[in-house]
Amino acid sequence: MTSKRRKPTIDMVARQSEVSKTTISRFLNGKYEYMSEETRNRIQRVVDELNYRPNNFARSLKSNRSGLIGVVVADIASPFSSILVKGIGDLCNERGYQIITTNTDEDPQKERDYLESLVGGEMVEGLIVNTTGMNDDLLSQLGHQGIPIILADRAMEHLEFDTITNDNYSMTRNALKHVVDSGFEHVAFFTQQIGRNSARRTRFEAYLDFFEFEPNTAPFVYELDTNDSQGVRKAIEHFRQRTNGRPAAIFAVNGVVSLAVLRSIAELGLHMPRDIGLCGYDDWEWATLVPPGITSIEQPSYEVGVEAAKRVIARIKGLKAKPKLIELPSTLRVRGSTKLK
Amino acid sequence: MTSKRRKPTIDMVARQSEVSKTTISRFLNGKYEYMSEETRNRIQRVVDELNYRPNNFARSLKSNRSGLIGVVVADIASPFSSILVKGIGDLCNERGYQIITTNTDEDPQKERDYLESLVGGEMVEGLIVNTTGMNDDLLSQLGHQGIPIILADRAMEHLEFDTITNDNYSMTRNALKHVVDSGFEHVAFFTQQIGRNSARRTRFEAYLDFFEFEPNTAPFVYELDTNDSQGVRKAIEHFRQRTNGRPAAIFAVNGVVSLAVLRSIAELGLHMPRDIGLCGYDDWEWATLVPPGITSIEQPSYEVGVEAAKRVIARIKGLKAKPKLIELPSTLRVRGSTKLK
DNA sequence: TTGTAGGCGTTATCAT
DNA sequence: ATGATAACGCCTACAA
Repeated sequence: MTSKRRKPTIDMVARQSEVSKTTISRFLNGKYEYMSEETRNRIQRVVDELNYRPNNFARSLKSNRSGLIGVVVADIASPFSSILVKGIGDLCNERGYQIITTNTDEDPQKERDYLESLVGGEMVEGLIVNTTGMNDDLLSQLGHQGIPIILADRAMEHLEFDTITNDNYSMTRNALKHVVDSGFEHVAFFTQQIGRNSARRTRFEAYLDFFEFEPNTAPFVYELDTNDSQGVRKAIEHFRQRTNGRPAAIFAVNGVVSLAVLRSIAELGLHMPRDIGLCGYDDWEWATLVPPGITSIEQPSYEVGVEAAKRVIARIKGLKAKPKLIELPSTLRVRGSTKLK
Repeated sequence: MTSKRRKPTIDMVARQSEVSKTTISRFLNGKYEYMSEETRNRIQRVVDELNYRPNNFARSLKSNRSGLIGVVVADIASPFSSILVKGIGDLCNERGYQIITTNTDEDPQKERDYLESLVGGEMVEGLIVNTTGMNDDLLSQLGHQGIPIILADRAMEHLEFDTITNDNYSMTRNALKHVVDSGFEHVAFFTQQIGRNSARRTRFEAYLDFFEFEPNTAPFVYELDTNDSQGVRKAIEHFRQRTNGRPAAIFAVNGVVSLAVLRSIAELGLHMPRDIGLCGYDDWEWATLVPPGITSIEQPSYEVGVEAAKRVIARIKGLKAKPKLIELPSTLRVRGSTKLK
């Protein structure tokens, strides 16, 4: 099996075709105007015969272009990220780039390691990062070294790179308005640790602003560990007690939280929307199947990926422009969980 | 911004440290026994100062090792694949490899293109493929060229490469046994086009064998287009008519089909398990939330990824062994949709 | 302990 | 229309 014949090189092709490697190189790069019809055919034949493919590393070494784009996501297993990656991949491939995907698991240290290893050795020509938010300095530094960087979904503290997100602020307000208009008198904000995650921060701000709460005196903010189901249940019960039978709804900051809340609601045997309303980020294919249907916000993750990829390629090709924030519109899907009647 | 200073090379480091590139190279590869404490420190200082990183392409060119593993999946956006990729990524990174992920969208042509472009230019050292099943020849050929290939989840017609899947055959039988034991008298097999997809084929075989049906006379096999919701509804109604009020259940070949069936069941206003039972592949985090809970089979996708990665790295490192089929155990999660009481 | 020189496979410059 | 040759940045005999 596995024939150990070394891969053919441009030299072998040259020898077999009885021309110099220069000519082969020209052939490979489509510069046919520099050779006779006959030579061209002969080379073609030899190339096919040997099944020759130019070595990318030699090419990259020479040209300083790898055709590789680095993608750093926080959690590839989440629907949001995997669709994001799909969008990135589709566009990149269309444009002749391949992507190297790395997964940080929301761990800033891993993020640092990947960033450094990706750009370190000239490996990638550009970077699309869904950052933990804890490495602004490093990103900044890499940016200064000249590598194009695009932020996907999550922004940095300062707008230093092109950033593709969705309309977190306005859509959160829209959703809250919808909930209030539906008759809910109290709305809690359920979130994972906010930290430096820009999406969560923005949504939280929108929540505070909408209800005109002061940052630290907002009554119904629950920052929880979604793996601690008991904690989630307690939070829900606490919220319900405090609202004292008045119509109350939960706004979930993202899909992970929504799911945890849903699970706890089921465990507590509560009825939506009568006992508790629910609305929040991340729409799923099954959102209609869980009674009474879950009102949720659908993010344009595929499009975010596509835009990010377009932008990074534009930068690679030399686009000079001030860093820009691009907000793609998301969609509110109203379903039973917020229909109070 | 973007300082255009060229990246430092080993030469510059050598000059600044006032030693030869050889010594620098030794330093970079940790061969400290060949230099004095002092030289070593001096070099370290210069490296830090220049923020020097060796160029991977030059290294790869020289060593013929890229540290890259190609991953070809059929649908990165599906939970199954994204978790698979996560498993692959985690293991590869632990072992110092990066992965290039490509997404075929179940398109054999794209699959061919990616395979060729990945191995073509020496780009990757090994390949993990979740194949459409339509490119056995090409895979075979690439294998003969000497590149390690591992198949993840889906096998080829002949066992030519290490293949990591799960126990499709036995688990399908288990699940069917469970359904029958629960009192369902008829079980239909709902599937997407089977084609050359080995997972689907195996599950189908298990179904036929279990009920001792002849391939073409099995009464309740529905091969459908899951995007055609009307088609799915019709299939369900057809099945129910034919079973004439006797307890009947659907076995769904994968998560996409399960979801389509669930949606149709809801649209038809059927009650599970009374009007129809459901059981099938792919367990989700939300399977308990859709009443009465969906009985399903949880595949070890993360582990499949990890095993595939281990294996491909072992092959890269020179492991010679007959191709092996590794079946990882999956788990049947029994819930309300098959509890006839 | 350190250095010299040649080569990995391509491409680009300058000849012919 | 075609070739010789020198890079690209790194590694590794072989020397010293």
